[in-house]
Amino acid sequence: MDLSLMNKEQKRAIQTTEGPLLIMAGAGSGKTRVLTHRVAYLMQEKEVPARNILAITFTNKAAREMRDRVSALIRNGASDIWVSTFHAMCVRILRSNINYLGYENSFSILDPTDQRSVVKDILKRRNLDIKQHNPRSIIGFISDRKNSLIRPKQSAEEAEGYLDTLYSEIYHDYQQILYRNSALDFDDLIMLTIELFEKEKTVLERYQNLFQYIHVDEYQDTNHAQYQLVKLLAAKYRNICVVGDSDQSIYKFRGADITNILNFEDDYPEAAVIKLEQNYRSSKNILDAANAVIGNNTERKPKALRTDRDGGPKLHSIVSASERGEGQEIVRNIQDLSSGYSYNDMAVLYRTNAQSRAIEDALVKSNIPYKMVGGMKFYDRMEIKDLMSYMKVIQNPNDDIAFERIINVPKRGIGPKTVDKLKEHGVHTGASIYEAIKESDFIGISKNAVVKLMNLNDMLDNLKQKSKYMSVTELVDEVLADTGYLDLLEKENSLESRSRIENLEEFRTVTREFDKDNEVSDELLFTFLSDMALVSDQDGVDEDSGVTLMTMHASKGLEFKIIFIVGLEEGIFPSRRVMFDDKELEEERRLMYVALTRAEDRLFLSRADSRMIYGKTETNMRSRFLSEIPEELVEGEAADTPKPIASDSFTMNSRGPKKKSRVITNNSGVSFTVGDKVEHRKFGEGIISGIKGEGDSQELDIIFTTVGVKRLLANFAPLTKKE
DNA sequence: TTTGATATTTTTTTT
DNA sequence: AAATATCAAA
Repeated sequence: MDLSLMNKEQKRAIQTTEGPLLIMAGAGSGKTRVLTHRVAYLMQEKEVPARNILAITFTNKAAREMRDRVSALIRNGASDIWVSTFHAMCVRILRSNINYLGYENSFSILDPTDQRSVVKDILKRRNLDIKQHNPRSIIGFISDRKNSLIRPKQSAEEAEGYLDTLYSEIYHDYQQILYRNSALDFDDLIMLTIELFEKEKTVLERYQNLFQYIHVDEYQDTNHAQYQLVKLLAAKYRNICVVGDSDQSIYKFRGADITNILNFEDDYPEAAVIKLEQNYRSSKNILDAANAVIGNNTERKPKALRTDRDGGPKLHSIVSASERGEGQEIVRNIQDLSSGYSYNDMAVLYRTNAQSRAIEDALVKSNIPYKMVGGMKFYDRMEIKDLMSYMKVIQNPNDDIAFERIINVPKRGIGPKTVDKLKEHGVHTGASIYEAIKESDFIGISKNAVVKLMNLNDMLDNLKQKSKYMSVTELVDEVLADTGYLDLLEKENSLESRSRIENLEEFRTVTREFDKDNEVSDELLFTFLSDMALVSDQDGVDEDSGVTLMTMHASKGLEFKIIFIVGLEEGIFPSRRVMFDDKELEEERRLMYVALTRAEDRLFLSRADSRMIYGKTETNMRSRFLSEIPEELVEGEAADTPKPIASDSFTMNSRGPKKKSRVITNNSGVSFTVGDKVEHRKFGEGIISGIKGEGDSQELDIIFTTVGVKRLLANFAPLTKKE
C-alpha cells in the first residue's frame, strides 16, 4: 500500500492496527484519509477479512463516502465492511435479535413528531396540563435518561423531587406504550442493543467475534450509551480505534459526553495516542483566526494546528442594516466570486435554520442555484408523513402511532371521538387500534362509524396482501389510489396541492431508487422503512450544482473553498440562551471554531445591525466571537469597533430597506443605544446589549453586573445614562 | 364531526 | 412570521 503521501503521524495511525488507538485529529488534518487508508491497510496488508471490520461514522453520508473511498483503494470486498452510523448498526443488530427482548422483529421507528404525540396522549390520560408540562422537556428528560442507560424503574427510584418523580412515571408509561406498539425511538436503538447484549451473552459474543477491528469517527460526540456499546463490542479483541477532536464537540445538547474522548486512556491504559496537528485545508489567515477564537476556551488541552499554506486573502467582514441587506450582501459577494469559483465551492452557514429564509430569498431573486441542508425537511412534509404512516401501518398494523395519523386521512368521518373510544378499549385490554376496530361493534361506537371502520379495515388488509408481491413503488401507487389520497389532492387543484403532488412524485423517485437495489420479498417493506427512518438531513447533500445553505452543526466534517458565516450577533450566535453560562458558551465557541475551519480559501463574516425575530425587530451587539479574531486578519468593517455604530452608515446597498434608528428615547427624554452604560435604580450598573420591538413597547436588553441580563421596557425602566 | 376563525406560542443545534 | 392550540359555528 502506498503511504508515501502521508506524514509521519498519519503513517503511524494507519499502521498501528493492534490494540487501542486514540487519534486526536484537528480540523482538516486528513482524518478521513487516515481512516480510509487504515481500513484498506487492514484488509490488504494484514489480510483481515472485510466482514471483521467495523467503522462507525456520524452520518449515513459519511458512511457511504467512506465505503466509496475504501473501494477506490482496494480491489474488492469493500461492500462487506460494516460501515454505518451507530443507529443504522443497531437497527441491523436488533432486526435479527430483538425478539429476545419481547419486541416484534418488525418494530417501527418513531420520529420526533410521533414521540410528541405519545407524550401528549400520556399527559391527557393523566389529566396533566400541557402548558405546565411541556412535551419537549419531557421528551428531553426521557432522552437524557436513555442516553445515560437509565430505565424507567431506576429513574423513579433515583428521582428527587416532584417533577423528577412525575417525569419518571411518564417515562414509564411512554416506554410501555412503545413496547406495546413494538416501536422504538432513536435512543432506544442504542439502549436496547445494550440491553440485548447484557441479556443474551451469546449474541454479544457473536458480534464481538465479528467486529475484530472497530473504528469510531467523531468520538468526541458520542454519548454515554454509545460509549458503553463500543466498550462492550471491543471488550474481546480490544482493537479499538477512535478518532476525534475535543475542540469540535458540539452535540452536548444531544447527550454527547466529551469525557469519553478525554478519558479514553483511562479506559485503555495500553492505548497508543497519535496527534494529527498538520492542517491541509485552510489558508494561514483562516487557521490563525480559528486558533485565536478557540484559544479563549479555558477547559481544553492547548493545541494549535499548523499549516504550510501561505496567508491567503484576509477574512472579510460584512455589516448590513437588516437580514435582508445581509442576504443581498452575500449574493453580491457570491456573484463577484462566481467567475473564479463554482457555486459548489461555496457555503453559507448560520446558527439556526430560521436564518436561512432571508438568504434563500436573496438567492432566489438573483437566480443563484442553491441546495439547503435540513430546514423544512422533505420527510417532514405532511403528505410524505401521511404516506409513510400508511406504509408503516401496512407493515405493522399494530403501530398505533402511525394508525392514528391516517385513520381519518383523507377525511372518512372517523373523528377524535371514535378514535378515543378505540384507544380507551386498548387501555383496558391491551389491544391496538387495529385490533380494537375488529371489536368496534361492542364498545359503544355508532353503527355509522363501525361501517366506516370496517371499510378502512378491509382496505388495509387488502393493501397488506398486495404488499407481499409488490415493489415499494408499486405499493405507493396502490396506497395513493386506494385511499383516495391522490384523488383528493387532484380535485383540490390549488397551488398547495400541486406542490404536494410534486412532492409525492419526488418520493417515488426515492422508492424507485430503493427498488433498483432490492428484490421483492417479505422483508422488503420493513427494510425500506428502516432505511427511511435513519436518513438524516446531511444525507441529502447531492451533486447538483449550487451554493450550500446549512447550520453550522450540519457543516461538521465538510469543507468548502468559500465560507460565509452569517448572523454574527450576540443573542444569535452565541445564542441568547447560553450567553451567561460559561460551559455552554464554550460549546458555542467550539461551534464557531468548526464553522471557521470549514473554509479553505476565503472566509466572510457577516452581521446585521438589526433583524426580525419572532416578528419583532431586534438590534444586537456584534458577536464576541468576531471580536476574538485578531483585527489584522480581517478587512471590511473597522475591526476595532467596540460597539455598533449609529444610523445609516452601514446601509451598503442603496436599495436596501429603510433603516430603523437604533437610538431610542424614553419618556424622560433620555436616549439610549446599544453599548451604552447605564445605571438602574434597583439593579445597579449595566450595559445595553440589545433593543427590541417598536413604538411604545420598545424594550432594552441590559446586562447588569449584579443580576445578569434583564429585558426592560424603555419607557418605564428607572434608568440613567453613565458617562 | 368537521370547518373555519381566533388566540397563543415559538427557535437553538439532530442521529 | 409561522405554526399550533383553542373555540365557535355549521
